Amino acid sequence: MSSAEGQSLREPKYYTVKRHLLEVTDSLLPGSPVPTERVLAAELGTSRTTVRQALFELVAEGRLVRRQGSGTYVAEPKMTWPLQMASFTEQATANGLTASNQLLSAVRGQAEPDVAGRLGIGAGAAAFRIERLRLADDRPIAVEVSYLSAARFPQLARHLRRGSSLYAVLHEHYGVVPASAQESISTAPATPREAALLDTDTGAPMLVLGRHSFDGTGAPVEWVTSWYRGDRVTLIANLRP
Amino acid sequence: MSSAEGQSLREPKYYTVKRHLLEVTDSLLPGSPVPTERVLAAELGTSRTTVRQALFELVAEGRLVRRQGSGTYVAEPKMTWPLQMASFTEQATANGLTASNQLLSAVRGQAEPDVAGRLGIGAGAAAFRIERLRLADDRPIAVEVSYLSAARFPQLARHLRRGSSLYAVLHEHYGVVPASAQESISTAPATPREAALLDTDTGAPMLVLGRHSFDGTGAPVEWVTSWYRGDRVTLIANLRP
DNA sequence: GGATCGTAGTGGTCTAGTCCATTCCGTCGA
DNA sequence: TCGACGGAATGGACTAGACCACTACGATCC
Repeated sequence: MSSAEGQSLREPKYYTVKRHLLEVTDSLLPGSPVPTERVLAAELGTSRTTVRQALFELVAEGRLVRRQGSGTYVAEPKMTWPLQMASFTEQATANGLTASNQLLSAVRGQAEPDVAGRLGIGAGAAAFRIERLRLADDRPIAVEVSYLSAARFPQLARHLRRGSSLYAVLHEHYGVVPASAQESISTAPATPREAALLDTDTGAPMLVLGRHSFDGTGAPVEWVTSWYRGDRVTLIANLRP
Repeated sequence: MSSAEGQSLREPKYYTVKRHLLEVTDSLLPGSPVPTERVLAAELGTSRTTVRQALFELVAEGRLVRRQGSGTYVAEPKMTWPLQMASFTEQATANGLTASNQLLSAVRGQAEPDVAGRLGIGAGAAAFRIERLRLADDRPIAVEVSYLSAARFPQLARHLRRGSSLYAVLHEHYGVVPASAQESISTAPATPREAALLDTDTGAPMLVLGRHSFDGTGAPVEWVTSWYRGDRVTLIANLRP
């Protein structure tokens, strides 16, 4: 960007700090340390609060990582993650990653009204709530919460504990194969629980993927919400318009 | 909050403030004012900075909107927006919205290396950079930056100024119809320019959609980056796994 | 009646601190 | 040699205030 620049829009000071950091940063390798907050504040003649505001955005973009007690470092590049997750493990291995799932909980309970509506069951009817952690190379990528009708998939929780994947269980034990899905993508700040599971900060921007899938007859099969770290993941999809 | 509370995960104080605001908020109608920052700080026995941190997350989630000089208000619900945008106008009208485009700029210049790579042209070869603002009911929804090969689409900028849509121009004047696309979705904070165009704040979380589309022969047609307000938009897609 | 001007109150930005939790790493002791 | 301890440095959370830009709205003036 050689041409006109930086005068028309009056920008806040923290944004100047951010651009300065961007310049310093992109000649460094991932993992390299960045000057400390107190040093930056002194060097740039500003307060630590202002420096932190700039750092906060760079962390949200996935360019820096902060480690309390240690320092701030240049982050690894984002990884890409496919939208269609019918074959989560396949897709991951295709990218040279070792994918794994960790079952956090699988409980049977009364469905909240919105969940019941999506599953096509009565409000208060029984539904499974399955919470899983998705990992790639043992690093947590996403928290996934799935809801399925308990009446339609009896004993689901027991089958899951054997370690097989949810879709495999649906196919083998119930003969159900998802045929279509509607997905929705939005952003939200991480709650303390998600932040803890995904090893990030409360309030960090997340990519929230909702997946509403149906079988061949058009009946709803499951309703899933996946929370991805926005600073480490880019979702990708192949479309045929 | 009658039940167990505030002990297992030690949460920062601003998160307590946030949850308090969530309760107060969801019994209010969109557009209702929320107490001012100074009042909240006094009521909750905390500092304005801490209240602002809580408000900031609620704004990022799309639950509140802030208007400088006026106050903070309960936000309208998010709108949904389709991923496949081949027929942007159709999709919008289907949702009962009046869609429109505003051409911000259409310039011919040398392609940066990454853009050139995506367009399948030599680095430094000529490319059009087309910047548009997408609106629904005259409210800005997204900023879109498209790159197309200048050699392949001569006089493109002139055709566009006539007001027709990009895809219509490609079809009518060049006989090109996009046949497939790869999309990528990630998050990023708004730059001052995007914030100004979309009437939001610098640093607000955005949904960034990259679209790399190809014609029937597999040759790249365009490379588009769309910036959506994360607090007002949910992207949706229909998939057939 | 209608336009203009002030002013009070709002959110936006920034400062200069404090104290805390965590990490790192050198020193000391067994 | 190896472990435990402790201090120093880091980022995390928070405070109490300052000044600015902007908005709303009433009072004033034509």
